[in-house]
Amino acid sequence: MKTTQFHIVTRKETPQDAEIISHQLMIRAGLIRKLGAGLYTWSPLGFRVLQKVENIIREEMNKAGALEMLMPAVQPKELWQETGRIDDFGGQLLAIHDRAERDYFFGPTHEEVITDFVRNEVNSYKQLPINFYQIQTKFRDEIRPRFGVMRSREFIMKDAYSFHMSKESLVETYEKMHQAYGNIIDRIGLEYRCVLADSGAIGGSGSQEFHVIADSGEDAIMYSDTGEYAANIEKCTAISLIAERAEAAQSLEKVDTPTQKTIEEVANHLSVDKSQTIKTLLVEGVEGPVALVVRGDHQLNEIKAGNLAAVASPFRMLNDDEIKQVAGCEAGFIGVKDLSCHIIVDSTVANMSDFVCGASENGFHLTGVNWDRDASYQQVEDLRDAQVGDPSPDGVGTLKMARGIEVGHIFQLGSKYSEAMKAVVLNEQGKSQAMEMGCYGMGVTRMVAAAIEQNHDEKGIIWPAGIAPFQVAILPMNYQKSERVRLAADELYQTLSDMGIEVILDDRKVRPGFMMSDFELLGVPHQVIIGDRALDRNEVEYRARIDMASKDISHDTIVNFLAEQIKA
RNA sequence: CGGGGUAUAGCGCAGCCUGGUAGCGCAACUGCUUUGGGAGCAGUGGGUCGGGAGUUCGAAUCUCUCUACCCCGACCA
Repeated sequence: MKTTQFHIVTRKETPQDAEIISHQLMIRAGLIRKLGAGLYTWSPLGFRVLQKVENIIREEMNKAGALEMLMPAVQPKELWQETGRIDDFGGQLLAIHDRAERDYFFGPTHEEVITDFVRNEVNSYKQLPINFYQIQTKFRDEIRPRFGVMRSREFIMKDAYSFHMSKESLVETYEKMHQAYGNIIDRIGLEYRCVLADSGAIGGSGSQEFHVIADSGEDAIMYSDTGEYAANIEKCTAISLIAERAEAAQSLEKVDTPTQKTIEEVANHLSVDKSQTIKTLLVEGVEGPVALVVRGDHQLNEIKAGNLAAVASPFRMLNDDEIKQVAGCEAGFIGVKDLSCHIIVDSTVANMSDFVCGASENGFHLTGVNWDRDASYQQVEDLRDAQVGDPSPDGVGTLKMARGIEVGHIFQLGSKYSEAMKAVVLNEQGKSQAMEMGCYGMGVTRMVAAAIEQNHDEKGIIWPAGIAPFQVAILPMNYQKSERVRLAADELYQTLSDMGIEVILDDRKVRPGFMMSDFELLGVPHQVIIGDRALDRNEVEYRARIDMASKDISHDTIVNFLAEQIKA
């Protein structure tokens, strides 16, 4: 490819509305352009990268035995009524209708469609197990799209769905997908971590996420410093930090805290550590309000809380009026003594003694509170976010934290969809049986952004070789005027092209500095600078984008040298 | 969805307060010079000032309204 026959439009200035580096660089390099909120056009240059990612995913999925297909992006509403997921997805569903006012959704995911396909196509255990996948455009009406294609509304996803006669068969395919996902991210060339995850609106029993490690990642992942354990903070088990409850040593006392509402203020005012306080949060329950209690210095984990049977879904905190009604005070003074609703305490809180809590009366707190003697609870659960320094839940090492970008998520769905949609097959005994199901998603467009988050420097993108839009850039100095340079550049271009190497020759009439800056921004891994100066010595200059170290290479051996570099 | 902000040339912005026929930088185009780190000079093209309504002799500017986009929040007890 020659630049004058391609489309390269770069910008020197960082776009104003781009916050994270991948978004900035994708705009500056001209990979994407914004059409509307959460909607992006992929330029020919960006699309080359996208296709590289797609093809790696396709190859590894095929290798793992999955079958590629294509489902419609637009789905009839009736399908979603069968599974009852319209509420789970809520506002994220883009509802559309046709001229006859029939209702549709633009597909955010395809469990319903594939299950409908399979219930009609698959009737016998002999056809199972089977694993289908597609690479397709999805739309999710995100509350707040941001960070360019990292969290856009329209995006490309690879989604796979497997069907089985047994749990064992499902686990087998799940493990295969687990392996395939690792292979894909390895081949793309990114550092990642696979972690335990909450299955959210997709549902099912077990799930794991694949996170590309990056400081800008939206997710916090917790992992053991010496062991194997790793989990999204949403899912990470937080164990009780107090092994056994100590005997009560203090007597119950009501103290003045006229303006102290937050844990910080109360702890300071009473000169106690925040870990000696508890906070009581009132949320909507299935039957009346529910109180959730965590230690003052801990964070309530809303995902864990929302998953509890007694807590309403979706998770919702009570508002000020409702709090007043239930606790008889403002939010800052809620306590557990004489609180007349279902009380669920975190496992650490259950073992606390002589603690501080609100007095359920504005302006007062209680000190020296002890369970059983002064107050009681109905249920003990893991309610809090795990913290850095907590013991790892598997008993090996302590927890550390990293930020991650979720690029993949795999689920063991079980029979949730097959039962809801009556996707059954006949087993060996001739009896009807609901299929076991797995599903496996991977964000294709997000992967490109994640790759840049992990591979860039102050000059621009540094593409991992596996997804670079071009492997080699030939940058001729004074291509227009120096015939010698032009011949050398054209010849090298032709030779590399004939070898099947993806090469771009910059034949624009631009000054050297402009050209070099452009290709540093674009991040082509191998760059060859051809100029009269070096040709005088029968040499050309080679630079690897990764470190920009420059090497003079004999003109006669440059082809072999490049072939070696690309192979390495 | 709640709060705040912005909307003027492809991009970034000024002009608006105090109404009078729209400007700067970058980018683009032409010519000359320059040619190993985002060149210089000269010239050129490009805008129904987000849409609609109103006030006025006259609206980018004042008023109303709609829309789009951005930011913050939706986690504190």
